[in-house]
Amino acid sequence: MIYNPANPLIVQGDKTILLEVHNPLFEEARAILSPFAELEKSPEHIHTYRISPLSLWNAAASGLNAEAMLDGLERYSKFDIPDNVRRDILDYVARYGLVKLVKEGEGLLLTSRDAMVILELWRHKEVNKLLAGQVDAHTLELKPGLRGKIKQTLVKIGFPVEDLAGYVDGTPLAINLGSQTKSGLPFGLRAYQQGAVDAFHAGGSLQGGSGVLVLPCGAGKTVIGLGVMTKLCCETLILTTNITAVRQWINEILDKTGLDPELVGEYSGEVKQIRPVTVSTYQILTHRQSKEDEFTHFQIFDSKNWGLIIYDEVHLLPAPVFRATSGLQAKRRLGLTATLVREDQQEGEVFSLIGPKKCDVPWKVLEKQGWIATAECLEVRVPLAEEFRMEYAMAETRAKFRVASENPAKLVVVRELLKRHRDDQVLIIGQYIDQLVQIAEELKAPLITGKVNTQERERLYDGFKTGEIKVLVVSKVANFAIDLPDASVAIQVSGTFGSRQEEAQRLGRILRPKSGDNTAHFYSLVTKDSRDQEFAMNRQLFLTEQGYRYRIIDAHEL
DNA sequence: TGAGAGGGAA
DNA sequence: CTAGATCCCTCTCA
Repeated sequence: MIYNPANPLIVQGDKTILLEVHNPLFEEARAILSPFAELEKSPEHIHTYRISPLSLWNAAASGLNAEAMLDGLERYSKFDIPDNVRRDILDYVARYGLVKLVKEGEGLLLTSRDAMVILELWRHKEVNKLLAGQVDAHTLELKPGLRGKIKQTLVKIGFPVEDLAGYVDGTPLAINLGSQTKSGLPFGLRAYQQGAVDAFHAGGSLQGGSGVLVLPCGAGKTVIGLGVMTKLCCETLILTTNITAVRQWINEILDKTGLDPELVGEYSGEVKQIRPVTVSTYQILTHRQSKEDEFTHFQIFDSKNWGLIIYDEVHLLPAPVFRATSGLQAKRRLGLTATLVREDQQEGEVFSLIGPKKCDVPWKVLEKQGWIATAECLEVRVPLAEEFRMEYAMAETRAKFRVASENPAKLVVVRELLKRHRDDQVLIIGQYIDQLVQIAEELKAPLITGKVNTQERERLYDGFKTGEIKVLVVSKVANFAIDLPDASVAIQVSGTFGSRQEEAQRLGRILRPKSGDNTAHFYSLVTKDSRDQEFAMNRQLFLTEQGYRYRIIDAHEL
């Protein structure tokens, strides 16, 4: 039995992994662990990671092998790795690609080198329904039109199939990335952007062609999308979450490729153009007259011979679009996201229908290269004012969160922080309108909520950009508005229950590189010893996994 | 023809 | 898990 007390990891038989935060080897071990395990809990001293089938398959798909994972664990582990964990890692990783989907003539075949697996699939009730027959000991024939369905079903029962059935090329379209933008600025893909484009195509025409690229906020996901388009040179459909994003994609396309504006269209509630490159929203796709009706706009998928479909913010993809995508497995598909959400059915769906994760650029890597600012994260614990103690104690569990979130004592802390950052551009971000109205009034700062119209928003954004406005209070609009100007300081006064994505996005707001010491400040104000505090921990999980450390201090220490 | 309000949806 | 924001459609008014 091995015992290396200096090492930071303990691998447990239940597939959780404990990591000592204060160990000198913490950073190294974290970097080894995070590509194939996910952070489950992150209290101050010991972080808990978990290995799941999907986390292993995604890691395997992005090129990591089981030996490398086990080597990493052994190198940093205090004790031997339990046999069952070792076996599980080997077994699960080996399952990726154990079953392959290939094309033969017009038909699709499932093949495996392991005849037992083929037998198991043939006998499996749900899988069998999708099969036309058994060809030989290593091959099953699929019924037509079920390429998406079979992949979904197989992931659910633990066989993440490798899809080598190939793609249609779509109608060709000449797309080039110029060496400068329309406005004359020099332009080229950064090394990691080129790396992401290459990762998507890796393996050639069969293996490359579908999958998800995970990159931090501000890494230039649009540009990577353009890089993939340039390589494939075909008519492309781009799906995004909102109209602002639609317009931004169109602007970027026109700015950086040689495409004629006549060839680029918007398909939204306002404008219905279908052109060789079409940018649309998820929402118009999922729109229907009534619940019983068909989806009104699904014809967009068939209205052109698309060679590539890009799914922006793929973690937000709605269920009906999955269903449509299930039928589009012969099209190349690119998913883009900053935070691939884990451990719900949806991630399995993304995996099987869009494709496995092809690359994952850690936030800290971009920070080291200077593409994003260094962030100082501070969680400030604010005591609940005496007069609200009773209200909190009496409130139901659900209401408790709101009482704690809206703690008026947070305002005092905000004032203190503003004093510290009087020369900086500061965003104050919160979730409850009442609270934000109050803060904005007290600070005599402008407030942007969903009710504020576009013109007024633009006016305020402009004022903030020029520095006329130093402090801007924003509601959840900040989660969606990609045109929000960048700041160097963000103060979060309240946030959605445990939303890891939201926290990441809010931090992303202030990560554009800064002049000077290139440091941004993120403050999360949390009511001490309350539900607010519990949820804050949850919200921080993703960023902690990315290597961000929140310093925790009490309000009076400021 | 276009802007703006209101309702429904996920 | 609520509260909040968004988008799309339809209707009305000029």
